[in-house]
Amino acid sequence: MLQQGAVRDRIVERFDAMSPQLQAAARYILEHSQEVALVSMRELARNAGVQPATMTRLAKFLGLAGFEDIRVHFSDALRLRADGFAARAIERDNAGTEAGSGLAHRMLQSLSGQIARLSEPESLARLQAVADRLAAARRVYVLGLRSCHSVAWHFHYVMTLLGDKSVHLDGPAGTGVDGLLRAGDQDVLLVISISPYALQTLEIARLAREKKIGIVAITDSEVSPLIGISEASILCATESQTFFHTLTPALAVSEVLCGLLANRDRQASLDALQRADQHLASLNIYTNTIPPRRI
Amino acid sequence: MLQQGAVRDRIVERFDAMSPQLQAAARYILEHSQEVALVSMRELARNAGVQPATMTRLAKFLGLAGFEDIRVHFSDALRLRADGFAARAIERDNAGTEAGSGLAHRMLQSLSGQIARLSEPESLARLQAVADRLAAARRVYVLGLRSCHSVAWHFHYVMTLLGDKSVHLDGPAGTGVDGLLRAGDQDVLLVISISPYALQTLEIARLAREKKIGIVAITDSEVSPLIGISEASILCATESQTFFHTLTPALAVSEVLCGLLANRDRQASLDALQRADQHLASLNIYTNTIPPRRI
DNA sequence: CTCGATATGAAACAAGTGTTGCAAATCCTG
DNA sequence: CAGGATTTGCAACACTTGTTTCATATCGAG
Repeated sequence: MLQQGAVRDRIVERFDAMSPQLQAAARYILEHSQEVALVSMRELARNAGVQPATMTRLAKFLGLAGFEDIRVHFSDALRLRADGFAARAIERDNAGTEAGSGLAHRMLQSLSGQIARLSEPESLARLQAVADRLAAARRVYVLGLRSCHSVAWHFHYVMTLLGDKSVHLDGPAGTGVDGLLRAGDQDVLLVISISPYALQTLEIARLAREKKIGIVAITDSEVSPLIGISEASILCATESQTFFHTLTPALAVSEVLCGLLANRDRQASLDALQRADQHLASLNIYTNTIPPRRI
Repeated sequence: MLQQGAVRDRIVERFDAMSPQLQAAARYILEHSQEVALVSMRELARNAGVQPATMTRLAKFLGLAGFEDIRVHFSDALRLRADGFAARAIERDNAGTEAGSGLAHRMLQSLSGQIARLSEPESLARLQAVADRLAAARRVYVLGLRSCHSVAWHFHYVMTLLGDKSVHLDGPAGTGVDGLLRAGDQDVLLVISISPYALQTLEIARLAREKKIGIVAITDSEVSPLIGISEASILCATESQTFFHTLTPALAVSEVLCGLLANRDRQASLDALQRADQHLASLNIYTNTIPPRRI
């Protein structure tokens, strides 16, 4: 196994000074690290052929308060490996410091981890599937209300620079939905919604489904109400150490989708962007010191 | 997380038929699978905001004898995952080296790194400075046009849930700027702009400065035109492997600011959120539970 | 050997575990 | 809006947990 941190090292280091029973316990722990976190101490002792008390004695011998300290250590290591990332461990490190001042650090570390986890194979496959569906569509309608407006709008904004496929279902005086009037089965609706799910979003999505419009979703859970009605979907984390949910991973997903779509026909994308640049330049939208952008 | 086997599927499958409390428990388990094996049921229930009995009831609802059955299942899954960790790490590295289809992977890794880099001490200090300035303000005006609209709006949206300090300088027919009419030197303008910088944003910011309104900025560079006119600022990366700039780090910054502000008076924030919840509930904005499918 | 110290096993302990039964609250439905 | 069925919170339950205590066993030095 990989390094499990300080406790493991300490066991190895002090192994020679242990009594036979302590060594038996220590050896079992070293060779079955995961079990430490997954079964009770008594069962661990039984499997190691050792008295329960020996496990406690081992902990004290290592300078710890009790066996619980050992378990915490191995739990964290296991969580870390299962996550494939260090977000939680960092969180714990800072837990000792002031609750307030470390918040920013904890939030950023956690966000970084949540986005990194999106690059696991399954997520990538789902991203690709959604991108494929969007690429095949004649027109893409984008729906995201309340907190998800930011993501919906950003996706729509970028897509607008790339062409005229995108229609944003939002607008003053609640007229946004009218966009679906002329939508049909060659079109796709991209729905973005996280818990708590806005009722209106679901209603519009169901309406779209009845009209045979394809539906893809960015949402937060396998049990999101959107899962049942979409052909493809991407799940992203929304948990945060604050009182509200985070939309940063969802925005990242949105940007990746834009990237995948633009990447399908790089030349066409470049041309479209150049035309957009000219348009905006002639309207004097931006400060003239425009740094050229290309890849 | 990835496939955890039968129990997980069964939870998803029967989710719609569950009572609200069961759903809450189920949702927490789905989103924190590892914890099931690593902490006691009572603690799990506490973290899920649910009665201990609800966990037992969930198990029975799924046709299992008791919660212990659930735990066994997730323990096994976790053991398996931890074992396969090394293999997955290799797989992940390989995925990164692929050129074409690896775009999504590269983008996500890069975003993750850009956000992690925001947690360096200097960035944290700047975040804190901006948060302090915002907290001291009587009113916070939020300005972000074009691509930055998403970030501006999201910040404003969250702040609206926390109180009425925030005013979004945007609106139909270009009337958004009118909000600055009554702004004064006790107020602060939060400007968000990245290259290329929208001319209108700079004009409004300069106007605000003439009116002695405090200015803080989220922008992308030390040489951004916003740096010269703001009292405090936060820099975030915008580089991306696509044709466009990324706003994900900027959104992360915005969320951290919201978190820091809400954290200053946690009780007041909680009260405000609760009031917002009640308001939205009475308007029936959200699905309170997943409605059982009619017909 | 014998003595002192250390190591081990077994039993007792409080604390916390998962579960259950019951009453209050909530929700439908007629 | 009453009545019946669900759903929910609460408290008690028997049981297991990790720890501690103490008596016994083991060892090494004289």
